[in-house]
Amino acid sequence: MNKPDKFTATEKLQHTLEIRLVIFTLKDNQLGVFLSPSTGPHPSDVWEIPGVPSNIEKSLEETATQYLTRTMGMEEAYLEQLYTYGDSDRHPDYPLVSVVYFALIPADASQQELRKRASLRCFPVNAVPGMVMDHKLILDYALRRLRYKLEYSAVGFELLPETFTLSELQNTYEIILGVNLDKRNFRRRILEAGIIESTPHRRSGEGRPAQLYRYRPDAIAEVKARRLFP
Amino acid sequence: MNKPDKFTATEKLQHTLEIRLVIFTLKDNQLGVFLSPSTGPHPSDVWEIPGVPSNIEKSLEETATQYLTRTMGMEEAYLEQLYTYGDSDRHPDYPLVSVVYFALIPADASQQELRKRASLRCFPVNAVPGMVMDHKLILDYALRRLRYKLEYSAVGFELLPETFTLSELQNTYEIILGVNLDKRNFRRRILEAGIIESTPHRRSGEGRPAQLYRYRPDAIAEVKARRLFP
DNA sequence: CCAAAAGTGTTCTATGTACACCCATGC
DNA sequence: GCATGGGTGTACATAGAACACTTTTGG
Repeated sequence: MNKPDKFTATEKLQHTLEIRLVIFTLKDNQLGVFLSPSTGPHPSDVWEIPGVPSNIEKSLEETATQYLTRTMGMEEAYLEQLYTYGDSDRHPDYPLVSVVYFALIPADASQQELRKRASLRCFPVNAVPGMVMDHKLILDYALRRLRYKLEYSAVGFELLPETFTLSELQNTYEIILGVNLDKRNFRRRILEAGIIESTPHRRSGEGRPAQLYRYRPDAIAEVKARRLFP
Repeated sequence: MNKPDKFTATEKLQHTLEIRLVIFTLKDNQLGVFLSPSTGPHPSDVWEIPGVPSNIEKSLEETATQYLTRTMGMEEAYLEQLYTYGDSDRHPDYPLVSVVYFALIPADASQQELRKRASLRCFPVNAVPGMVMDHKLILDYALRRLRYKLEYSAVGFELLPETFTLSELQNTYEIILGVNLDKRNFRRRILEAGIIESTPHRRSGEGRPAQLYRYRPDAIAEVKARRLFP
């Protein structure tokens, strides 16, 4: 992505336009983000938020979706536009506009071979390596938005497999928000919000088996203007 | 803005990039939005959200700010990025990416001559004329965001002159939100939020003179995650 | 029978909502 | 002195927060 010669082909008549994706997932009971090694002339351990040049044949969102499919094998992941970065001094060599999306990938769903081919690596969000340009700021902003979004809407289950236990869901919220939530209050509110429903199955393991839940496809995507957590 | 020949100069190697501004103001006790007549080959009474091509010398936000200064005479108006529209079928002739901002202009502040030069006209938001492409959808979204933002943060006074009475501020909220608010509750909450402070001046008119307030420049811009209204 | 995780209600506190009258000024 | 908008407090309802024990399974 940092190849000036490729991107300045238009002789600086216009901004260079690219799409970047902040891809979050759960990894080892932590919130993780996928990064790709920087291709520019940097000291070795510099990473960047993965992305692609804009494709004139496709809409911005199509390009983002297809990138997700190609690198994660996801057909239907949560995807939302984050912000468009267009400061003139972002890139040292040419004016660069980055339309940034953020995506949520279920915990078990990222397909190893695809990720490897795109040389993406998953880092815990509170232990990311050095990053190019303003990418650390972009990541920080994406995190804020994810946390904010989690409080007011109900995107938590987008990071979980199709069915999940309430404890797993609560864990997800706790990991992202970085706080402990009360079990009884959590259950009551998430159930009253009506966005998940129980399935006939249960999960066995250590301790008492847990009821499995799934997202209600008919539920409204955004719980309107009402804070869920904390 | 709808001159294909001008925008396809790069021979379709890239998307065409433009900045649009949804400029809100108060007019005749209604929420108004500035529109410009469509320059394209349309039947006469079609309008559009005003904008400019991206300028490679400037950041996106600089371009937006300068457009505001040029057309409204505003040095410091509220400006916020709304969304970046990049569907492939937006424009019939070429792929067009619009980075859209929304702006709030104080009631008395728009300078007639400048507006006229840019041929901008102010329409009440619930009586806008026909608009090109997806501009009506963009406007609707901007309105939703403005209302949402008003509930959780405190941008209301951006639509008022530097000093204002509490009744004027309440009026502004009622106009935008489209609901009536309780006077006592409104006053209590807006004052407890600590975003405005009284000035030594009062305004005379019909009835008892009213205390004038102003925005506290040192107040945090966003009242964090706490709903103010309704 | 013990360890480990699932599941379940009630009390208290804070926040939001509804509501009606007196005050200061200009004419 | 009266019309006009400015200004003020309290009681009630609702939502959120804090809190501990019983249940079901596997080993």
